[in-house]
Amino acid sequence: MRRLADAMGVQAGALYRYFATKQDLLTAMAERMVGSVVDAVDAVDAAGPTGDGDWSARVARLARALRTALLAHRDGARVFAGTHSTGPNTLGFAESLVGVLREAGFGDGEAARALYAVANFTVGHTLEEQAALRPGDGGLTDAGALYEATVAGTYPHLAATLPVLTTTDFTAHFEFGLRLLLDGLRAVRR
Amino acid sequence: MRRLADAMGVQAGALYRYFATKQDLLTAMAERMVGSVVDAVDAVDAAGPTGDGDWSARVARLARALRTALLAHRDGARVFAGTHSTGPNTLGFAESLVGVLREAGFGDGEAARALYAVANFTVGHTLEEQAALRPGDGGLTDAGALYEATVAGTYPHLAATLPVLTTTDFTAHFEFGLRLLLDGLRAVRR
DNA sequence: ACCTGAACACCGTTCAAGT
DNA sequence: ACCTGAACACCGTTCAAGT
Repeated sequence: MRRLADAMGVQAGALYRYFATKQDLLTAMAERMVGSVVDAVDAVDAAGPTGDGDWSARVARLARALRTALLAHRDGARVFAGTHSTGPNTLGFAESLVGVLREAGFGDGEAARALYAVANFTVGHTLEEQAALRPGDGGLTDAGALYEATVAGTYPHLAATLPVLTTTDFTAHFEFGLRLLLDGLRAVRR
Repeated sequence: MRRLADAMGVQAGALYRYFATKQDLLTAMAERMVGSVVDAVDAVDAAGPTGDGDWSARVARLARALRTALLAHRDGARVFAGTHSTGPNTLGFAESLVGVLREAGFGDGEAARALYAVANFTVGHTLEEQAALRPGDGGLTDAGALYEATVAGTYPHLAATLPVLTTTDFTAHFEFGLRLLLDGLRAVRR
């Protein structure tokens, strides 16, 4: 709060004329972060000349746009996960994703739960991705620590998959998980 | 740190004889939290008299055990997501999940990425679940705020799915997402 | 070897007082 | 109406000094 106030040439206490708490400020930041998501996806949906109208392609675009929006800001995923905006951008994202699925023939329960599954996976993934990119903390993907623990302990399966586990290609990891969810939705659809 | 030290009848500074930073303490807590996961699942795997040896059932048990372990502690998901233990419990969980999939015929890349997908979804879901259960913060599932925003704005799809969106049956939400991932893995397997 | 006491440089938040 | 100045009750962390 003091740092933000400094950047605005003001005292920290002055911020409390606009936001009741730091949490409220963070919620407003989260709402702003996802502002680009729905608009960007709608534009592609409207302009798509090929088979881009497919429900699974639309859901994929929404998920990718959410990840991209979070990645565009330092600690974006952590801010988003730690707040719960009910503003038009956040609700608009939910409305779009649920809408795509309902119009594709999914039931209300399936559409609502698919929203949660896709959103929670996307946020969980991006949380991990941004943590791994932070200096001095690489998570499970910290090749050094994982490698040592792997050769020291007895983890044959981790040893065999080390190259993939320590890859920094987070886009590939994200796309794999997203594909699992979409293939799963296709199976649910009967 | 001061509160923990108080509970131990000691000064806060004394804790730094055992952990270099608060982060290290939290990492040790996360490692301890998941201690029960692998053992519990292994016991079921060994004792299962029916078709419980199925790879998808084993992965499901691992994911459920992780969620249960996180739910058993206040802010369990947040602590787990905010740290990156390379201790035997955390690596043992990864080893088990990757092992089940590799032995079921999945490739190294698929197994490693499936681990990330399942773990990130589980942590993302439980983060949301524990946030919703905290007082004064219900997230998207806060029926009141969501209801008002829904009738005020123009969100027909959210309005139609409100009953499901505001359900407090988080187990059902979790199971749905988990099923999507497992069905997706079945599809990947060719 | 382990802990105390005390400090350092911070936090989020409040509120009388100014203009 | 909006901001300052100053405080309150905290933080994580360090470190000489004790035993």
